[in-house]
Order: sequence, then C-alpha cells, then structure tokens
Amino acid sequence: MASGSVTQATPGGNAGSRPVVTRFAPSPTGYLHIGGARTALFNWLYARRHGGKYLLRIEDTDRARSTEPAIDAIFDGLSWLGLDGDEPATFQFARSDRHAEVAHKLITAGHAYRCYMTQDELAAHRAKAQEERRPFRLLSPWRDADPANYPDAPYVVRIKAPRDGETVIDDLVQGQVTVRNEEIDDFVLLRSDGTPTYMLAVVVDDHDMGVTHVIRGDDHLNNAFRQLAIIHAMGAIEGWERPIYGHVPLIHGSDGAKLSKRHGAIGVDSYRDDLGILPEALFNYLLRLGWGHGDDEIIAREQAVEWFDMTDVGKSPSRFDLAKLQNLNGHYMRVADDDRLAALVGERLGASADRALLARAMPVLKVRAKDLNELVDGAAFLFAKRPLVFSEKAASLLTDEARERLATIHDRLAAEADWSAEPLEAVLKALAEEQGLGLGKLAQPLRAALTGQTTSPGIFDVLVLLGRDESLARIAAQATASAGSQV
RNA sequence: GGCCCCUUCGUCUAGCGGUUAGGACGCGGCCCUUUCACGGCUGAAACACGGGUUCGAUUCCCGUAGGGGUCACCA
Repeated sequence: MASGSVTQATPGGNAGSRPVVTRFAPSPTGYLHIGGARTALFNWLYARRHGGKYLLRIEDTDRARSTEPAIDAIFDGLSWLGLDGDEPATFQFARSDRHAEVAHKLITAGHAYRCYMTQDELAAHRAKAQEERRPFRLLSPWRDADPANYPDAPYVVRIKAPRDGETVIDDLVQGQVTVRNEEIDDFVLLRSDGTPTYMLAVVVDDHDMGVTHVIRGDDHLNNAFRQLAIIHAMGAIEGWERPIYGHVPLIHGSDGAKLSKRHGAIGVDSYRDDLGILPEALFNYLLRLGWGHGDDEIIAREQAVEWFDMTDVGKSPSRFDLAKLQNLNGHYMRVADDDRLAALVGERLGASADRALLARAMPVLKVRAKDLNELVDGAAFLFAKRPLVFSEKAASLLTDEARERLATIHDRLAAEADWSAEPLEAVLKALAEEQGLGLGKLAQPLRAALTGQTTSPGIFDVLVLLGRDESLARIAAQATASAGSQV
C-alpha cells in the first residue's frame, strides 16, 4: 500500500503486512466531541473488521491544558458508545523518558541536533519573513554546527528534516498525497525543558504500541509528513516501519464552518444527557457521516463491522445535521426495549415515577417521541396530580357543551365493569352514535380532561393506563366544574 | 500568504464512461385516523464553472471559482 519516499529509502517497509492495530488518541483538553467520537468509531470498526486490536491513548503531554475531568468524560463517552479500548489506555505523559531516549538516539545518529536559537530570535525571523511577504522557513544555524561550539545555554532538539526530494503517502482515504521535503521544517522534538513535543511522542508511542493503521482527522494530514521524517530516521537506525495512514475528513457545523462551541461542538455526554439521544442512534449517525454502504441507512453495530472499510470513506467534509440524528434516534427508540426506556425516563422523572407503569405505557409513548426529552414530556400525564394543569388549547376544548358531554361520558364509563380498551371503546362509540356525533367530539374533550393536553396516545390506552379510579376522577373534575374554571 | 485536501438535491450520501442521476433526513400533498405520532403513497429539489480526452462525460485530465485544513518549545 504505502509507498516509500521518492528520494529516501524506507528501511523496514511499512506496517501493512502485520495484524491490524488501530488507536484513538485524544488530548484531554476538552470533552469528547462528535468528531473525536467518529474517529474513535472508525478506528474501532476498522480493527473489528480486520480482526485486529483497537487501543486508546491519552495525549496528555500538555500539562497545563490536560484535565482529569476531561479524561473521565472521554472514557465515559467512549464507553457509552461501546468503544472501550481493547487494552487499558496508554498515558502519553508517563512515557516522556522513552520519548527523550528516542530523541537522543536521533542526535547520536546525526538525524537530530541541538538548536540554541531563542524564541525571540525565532519570532524575529518570522516577523521579518512576514514583512518581506515571503514564506517563513526555519534554517537553523545549528543544524550542522560543531558540538565543540555549543554554548552553555538552553537548547531544543530539532529533527534534521530532509531538504531534497519529496515524501509520498498513500492514504487510505485521500489517496496519494505528495509534499516536497523542503516544505518540512526542522520542527522541535524536545523542548528546552527536555520534555517531548506531540510530534515526537505520537511517533514513538505509535511505534511502541505496534500501531499499524493511523486513522485520524484530516487536520493531521500535514503532520503525517513531519512524523514520517522521524519514522524514516528511526527506520534507518532501528528499522522502524511506517504505518498506513487514513485521514478522515472533518465534520463541520450546520453552517459549514469548523465545528465550534457555538454550534454542535458539544460533548458526547450532552447528546446523551441534554438531547436525550440513544447511543445506538449516535453510533449509526456517526457511521453514516462520511461513510456509506449503498442505500443502507439503518445499520446495526454487527452489520457495520461486517461492511465497514476505509476505502468507502468519502473524501469531502460533512456537515452535522441534528434533524437526521433525531430521526434516527426516533427509530431506535421505537425498537428499544420498553423496560430500558422506562428506566431512562424514570431517571429523568425522579423517584416518584412508577417504573412498571412507565414500562406498560412505553409501547404507545415511544412511537410519539424522537428523543428522551419528548418521551418524558409524553409520559407526564401519567403522573400528573389533580387538579391538572391545562394547556391553552386543552382548556379551550372544555366548553360548557363539552363539560356536559363529559358528565355523560363519566356515567357511561363508570357503568362499564371491564376497564380495558375494547369495551371502553365500545361504550364511547355507542354514545357517539347515539348522540349523532363523531367520535372526535367526545374523544378530544375527554383527552383534555384526562391529560390536560390536546395530544396523547390513543384515548382508550390513556384510560387503561390511568386506571378506572384516576380516569373517572379526572373526568368528574371537569364534568362538574363550570366552564371557565379549571379545576 | 505558502503548502495540502475537497466540490452530486438545503443536509447525509449512491454512482465507479452510456442511468428517466437512486436512497435517506428535512419540506409540500394524499391516505390511515379520536389527537399527535408511526406507517404507506406521492411531489418539488443536485452533478460549481470553463476547457480538454472520448462516438459519448456526473464519472478521466487540466485550469478557474468556492470551501476546508495546516503552517508553535499546542495537541
């Protein structure tokens, strides 16, 4: 698959012939966002599809920005989506010594060097380049300096990047991408305090973890060329192999701009807790963002493992569409287990909610909701206390005429011994026919009296769910009250 | 600005030289119906533009335009 650099040998070849090992390597500086979740998903899927391993690595080398809550949120989000790593996660910061060790090997072999330029000097060079309107390219005077001339001052370690030729990547998603080596600067490997940079750490960790396939966001495509410089150098020293890359296009917000806090860049936990999304729905949605399998839309986890491949990942960025996610969520709620849904809704409703009642109501409740929040709203009438609170529309339904009918309905229903849907329906239909009315003329006021709303599950289901006593009490409350008062 | 990538309905996508350009979400209409949903049927809606290559381009090549990414002692 991956070809070598045109001008550089790639000792050891590539990782394509080994068993697949993928990894998801988030930096814990924020929460697990939608883009990260999809990257994790693709890595998981690719590993499963090819019978390989899927690993996790926390890139916490930025001590100032890495936080414990962020790490927890990432693990929590991944776990919720069923994307736990196959082995305990690696923490990058803990491996600093190993990273430094590699940097020193690079120096010894002449592939890296100490650079004594200060940040002020660098800034000055950059400013000058800016002023002269030419691209800034670092040319460190220390690249080929004699160690005998090293001053007693702080230094960083820089890679001695190749300056001739070009580097080629055969990307699983993007295809063949070529960059001239002169575009690759002598980036920093070790900071002046001796700590490794991200660029060094990823390469070393990926190598040590045996990662064969690096599947990540498109924003890393340029980095791949830098990382390859390190890999090629270590390849010359110890035979390191280059991984196979797959750079997945980014997910944008609904306005086409980069996902930001303003639109959609909320954590995965927010989709669960605030938007009431089911994990299987987000899984399915994310899967279809950038990847397709013919006309298939509803794709279960097992099916995804069977079908997924990186070659089917599209090359263009996609926009996040909440409406579609919610539609998918509606589907998954309808097929979800009633007890599970009852538990989820129960959590949100608090201890007072009767789980058994919720579970019994679920079949007629869940077809009317596209997320857990709507499910909670739809279930509210079950636990409402008298006197009911009426919506404006429901109140307007309870006219004097309607209240009179409710009185009749109350008496007829009270006379029915078998409180189940069929006989209750028979009673109301008989009454409607007797009065020469459509069933709706009776059902709508009844619905209002029973639920305080104008929409609800089928009225006979509501009657049964509420039970004889509560139903009759709610009807009586409206039948006896005079129009206008809302008891 | 340099470098890299991308471009099919509003959105997600199928398509891999010859199709009435298909599906899904959303939107409109109809049906079902005690409300709202679900479900069914149906309608409007796309190949960014310009050159090539070819008997023939949505499909291949080159430009243009637009969009995105990246240029740190952040990751």
